[in-house]
Amino acid sequence: MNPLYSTYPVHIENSLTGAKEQLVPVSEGHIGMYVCGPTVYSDVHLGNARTFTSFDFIFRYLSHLGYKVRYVRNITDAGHLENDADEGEDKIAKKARLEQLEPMEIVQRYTVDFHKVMDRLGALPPSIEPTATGHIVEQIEMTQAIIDKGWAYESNGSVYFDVDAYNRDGGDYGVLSGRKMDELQSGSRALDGQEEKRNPADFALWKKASPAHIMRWPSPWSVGFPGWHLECSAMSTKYLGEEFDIHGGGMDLKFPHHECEIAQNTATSGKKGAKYWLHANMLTLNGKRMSKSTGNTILPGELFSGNNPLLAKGFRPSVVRFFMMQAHYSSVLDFSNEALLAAEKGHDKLLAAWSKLQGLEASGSGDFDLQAWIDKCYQSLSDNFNSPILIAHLFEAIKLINQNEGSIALSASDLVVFKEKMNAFVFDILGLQMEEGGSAHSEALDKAMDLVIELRAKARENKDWGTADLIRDQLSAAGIKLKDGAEGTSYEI
RNA sequence: GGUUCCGUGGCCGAGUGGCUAGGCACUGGUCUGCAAAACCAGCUACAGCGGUUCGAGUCCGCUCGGAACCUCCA
Repeated sequence: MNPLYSTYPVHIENSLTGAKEQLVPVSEGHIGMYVCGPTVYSDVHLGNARTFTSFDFIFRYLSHLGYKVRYVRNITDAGHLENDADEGEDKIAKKARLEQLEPMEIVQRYTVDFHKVMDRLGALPPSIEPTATGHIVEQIEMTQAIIDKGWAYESNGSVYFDVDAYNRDGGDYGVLSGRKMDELQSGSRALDGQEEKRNPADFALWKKASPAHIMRWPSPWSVGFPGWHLECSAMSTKYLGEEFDIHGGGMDLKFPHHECEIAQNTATSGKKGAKYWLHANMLTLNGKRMSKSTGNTILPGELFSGNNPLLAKGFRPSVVRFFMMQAHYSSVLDFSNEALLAAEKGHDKLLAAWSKLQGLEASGSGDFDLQAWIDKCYQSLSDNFNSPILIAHLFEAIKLINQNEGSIALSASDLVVFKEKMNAFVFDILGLQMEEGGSAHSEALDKAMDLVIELRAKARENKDWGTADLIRDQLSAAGIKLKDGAEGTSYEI
């Protein structure tokens, strides 16, 4: 049997070319994907979570298609400098100083937090999650290699990438972001430390540590620390090779981070790293991007608990994920309480239908064209990972599920396939989850509920509406919804 | 100022020139003791102004409004 990826070839919008292209892996049947991970110096906010959720969805889909995916997502644990000056402070080091902790305690705390949040959001762990501090040697080697090519220079113990020299020799710094060198220079600010650079557009590969800088390593040039952009080049090369398939990250990393990565990769190997560059768009709050530095943020924990003035109530992680999946990864998504409430209803409707489906019997064939529906679902996903379109198709299927009580207008063999595909789309690919902590109703609860439902049915028979409504209302207050159907009453938590 | 992008019905949000995206909300109906759920039906938009085309939400130009990036940030 052909793998699914050959039946439904994937097309992706490549930021590098600005075009939608068919995904043709470097190595048939395998995908190498690198995603720029978080800098672990504070709680991951919802905007961060959106990016990683988007790429988790892409990872899940590619895996589902039958690709063997190696998904590398780094942890940046050598904080970037807060500004370009020599006195600039490393974010992690700063936090460590403020909280009187070791930098690695900061890193550990927020790495754990990040993993917890992503786990609750249903994100699978990446195949490899390398850290910047674990790859100092590789970064030093890469820096040396670029110096050897003549596209980097040492200045006062620091090493800078020489953008002019690189471009003079045929480099194309600016390909990704469409920036022109003269514009970059004119727009650049005058900063302390700039005098070390030959050109304001040059960026650091290695920085000499100031006496106050805690995180430091020896190198051929100085005791210092690697530059802002080098870790991703070094680690993606190490684990995925000089040329791999997909490189992802947030839109805000496009320039300068990814631009610099491409330059570093090209300078080292002659290759740009990834063939396809994907950028997940921002999650905005009140029309502005979420940002740690401006404080315009909502933390995932607050969203789950409802403990934030902007929220009327808490939302389950799976609802939050559904909310994100209803928008395309490449579009800006604006966060609001109302949008979450709407998503919650849709999410619950979808999962309720899935639950109902489990108990349905095939009642022969109807006019639902199952294969056509399956094709549409895959085609939407293979068309640049269009989750909103997939969800639209899923709601068509919900109508089919809810059309009848107890049975569904599909043949027995189609029903098996339909269940399998619904399962794949809803859980394996979109990554939604049934209630946290014991999804299935326990047998004991089922029996107890059967009893309660029977008692209420008796009361209703006797037209004892007071008792019947008391049962319904009390259960509802306890979070259990009764649904009276033509063929009896069912319940939902 | 430069680069990139967006502006879709009450709200969210897809739409890669040619038939109804979808969700939420709302209205009417079916069902129900009442309700909820579900189903059926209705609500049919593309910021404005020009242009290209047999035909434009979709292409081009201008205007207005908004966002991201140009400085660490997903």
